[in-house]
Amino acid sequence: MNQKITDFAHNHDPKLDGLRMTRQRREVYDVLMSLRDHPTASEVYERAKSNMPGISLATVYNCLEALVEHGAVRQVNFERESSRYCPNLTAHGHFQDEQSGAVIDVPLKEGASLGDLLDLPAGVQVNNIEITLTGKLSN
Amino acid sequence: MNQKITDFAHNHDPKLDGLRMTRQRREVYDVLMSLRDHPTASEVYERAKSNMPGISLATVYNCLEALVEHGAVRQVNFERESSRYCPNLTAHGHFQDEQSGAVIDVPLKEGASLGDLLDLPAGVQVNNIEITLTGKLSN
DNA sequence: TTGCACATTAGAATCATTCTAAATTTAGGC
DNA sequence: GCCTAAATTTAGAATGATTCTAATGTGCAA
Repeated sequence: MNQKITDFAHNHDPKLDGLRMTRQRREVYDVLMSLRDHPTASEVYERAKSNMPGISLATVYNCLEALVEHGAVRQVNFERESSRYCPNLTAHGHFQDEQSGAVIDVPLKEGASLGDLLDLPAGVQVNNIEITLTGKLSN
Repeated sequence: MNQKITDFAHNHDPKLDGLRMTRQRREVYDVLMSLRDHPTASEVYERAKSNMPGISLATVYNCLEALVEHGAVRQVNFERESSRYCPNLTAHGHFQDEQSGAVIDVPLKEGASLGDLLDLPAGVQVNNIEITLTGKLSN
């Protein structure tokens, strides 16, 4: 039951190059790419099951970890809530509405950089940055 | 076994005004103020026990929650690790060294503001901001 | 095509945190 | 200073997201 070449070509994404591909990893990635609403692992699991009923929650966790590790996807954490996953790889932060729990991307202003804002000690090598805001959306 | 007035006067901190005071809350607050190294709840618990052997872990969690809620202390989260607690109320981010796990404050540059950096939708009311960085300290 | 290193799976285990319900304590009013 | 209502503390159980385990299955380089 291998994927057809045409399917592979259709789904090919350079962000996945070098990552060992499995049906499950592709499915999880497709879920994230198609509805970009920062789902939790359980939500990804629910959506993935509709296309691939046999997939397990443990596998969804494994796939998400592999995708994050590979840099194809980002992990977003609010307080101690379930981690959420985001396929937007551009520099941006996240805002969560306290009422609904909904999460939206917050882009950085054109030309802005965190280096202009933070007073980092010399010699620090930064590998990851998270900017998370919470508050109210409407007013 | 009430606190003496002199003790209260000595420990008085305007950041605690309006918060119902208990021996346990004062002890937890003192722990955070004296060693400002971003301890977890369990680490606070261990330190608090040396002055107050009977204090329980649940109480430490309760006290930390009350102090955060009151705005006397901040909660800092890295990925899905245990929450850490920080008595520095000035605008700043946090950097965690991937090797040691140590956390340091990262001040904002003089005059800088997140509003200059983020492209927030109109009408958003921001109640909390977290800026967390991970990487390597030495080089 | 084959081999094997790596993935998937179900279910158990982990562990930070929260909950529960009873005992205690705080702080305000007298 | 004493009393009381309301809030807090406490030990231990419960929760829930995530990780682990060990057996089975699969991608892919040669």
